[in-house]
Amino acid sequence: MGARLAPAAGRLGMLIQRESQWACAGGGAAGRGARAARRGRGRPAASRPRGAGGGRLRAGVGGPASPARPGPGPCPERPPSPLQPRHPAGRPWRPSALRCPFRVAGAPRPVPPAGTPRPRPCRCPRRRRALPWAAALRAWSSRCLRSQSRGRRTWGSRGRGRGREERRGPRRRRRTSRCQRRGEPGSRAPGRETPQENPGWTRSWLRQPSPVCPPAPSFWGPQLQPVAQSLAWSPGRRPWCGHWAAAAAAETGAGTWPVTGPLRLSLHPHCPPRQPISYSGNLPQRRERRQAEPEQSDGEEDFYYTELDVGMDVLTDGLSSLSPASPSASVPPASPRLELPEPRTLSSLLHPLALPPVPVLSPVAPREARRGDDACQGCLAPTRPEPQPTTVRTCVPTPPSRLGASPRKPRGDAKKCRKVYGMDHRHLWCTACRWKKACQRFLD
DNA sequence: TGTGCCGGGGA
DNA sequence: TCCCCGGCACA
Repeated sequence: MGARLAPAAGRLGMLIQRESQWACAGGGAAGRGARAARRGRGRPAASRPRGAGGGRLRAGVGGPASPARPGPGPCPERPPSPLQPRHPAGRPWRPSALRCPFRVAGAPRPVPPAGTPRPRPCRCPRRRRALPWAAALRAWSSRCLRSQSRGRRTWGSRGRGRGREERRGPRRRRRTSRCQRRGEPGSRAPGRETPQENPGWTRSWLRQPSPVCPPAPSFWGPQLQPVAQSLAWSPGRRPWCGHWAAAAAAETGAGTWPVTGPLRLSLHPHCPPRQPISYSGNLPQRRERRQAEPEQSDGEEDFYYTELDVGMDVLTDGLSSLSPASPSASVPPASPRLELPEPRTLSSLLHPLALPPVPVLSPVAPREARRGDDACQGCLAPTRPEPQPTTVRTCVPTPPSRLGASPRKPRGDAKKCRKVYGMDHRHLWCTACRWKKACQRFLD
């Protein structure tokens, strides 16, 4: 299984790397092309403007090797990952062609000097957590590229196309070494001592696995399973990820956080990529500060948990007060869905919650009030009952069946600006209605 | 036939 | 980005 996965993973890493290079070169034109293709009625390809790098042949692909493109050569040594096949027992470890997708078959392999200790793979869950397997492959491919081309200096390479993975290179590498230094299970560097071997370690709760963690889902790779096991939450706390949460849950006996995807928590603003956990620092103070500070809602928190401040009876009362013919029924109420959002895909995570904002008609309309002809829109519109803002903050995932079924939205029952104001008062329409777009005032 | 709005295009 | 409009789907 692993032996079959490794070549595919290598090729995938190469594809990801190339794609990211191209995206940096001609992302704008490519995006326009993709949007046009999505519409299905775009201009013919011959008439589309050819952006910088979007349509032309990429330099370095098929042509002479450019300086930025790595040529064939020895790949730097890299510890084998559990995704890749292990070498036969008894043979000295040497870098394999499978480990570097840019290594040309037939090129001489770099032979480490005899007696070189084989580096142990770092299975630190903190390192693996921030990287799902595809991103890990990409990061590793870019690492392989950089270190192959120019060595360590290339971490700080300039360029507009530098991605986040590239910018975080040194930090991540440092974290790796920290993991090895700390002596976590599986990430222990040879010769390092374990906490059991050294009783001078005081923060043992950081390194112990959480006793309340559920078994990891089976579809997670062997590297990501410790990640799932380290996710925990407790009521009233932020479900920040990693060992903090696991340790906090272990201390408070709290429940487990339902894991829906590896990226979900790694994108949290308080995750280690932005706020590296330093086990030797003042972690208890940090935790206390987190407990002390109120649950400030910065918007991003909504993606991680649902906060309910009202009971179901209040909700049902509010819903029953809406008559079926009431125009306010056109405004989608914040449906009290208690279940967590569905497992997110990578693309949905990169574009979180692309839902249109629920329009709340207020006398201070954001933009319409500034316009002279629309100055009284906010005065006329409140003749309709305004949707009462509730404290229910939910994630309302779009039903996938509606997305894939028809490209056109089914027409809602709500009256639009045209019907409400008529053609005579077209200046009272919302902007979208005037432009023959989807009405932004009376949403379905 | 009226309406909603998608997609394209010009400024 | 703003603005307009052709044209399609739907009630």
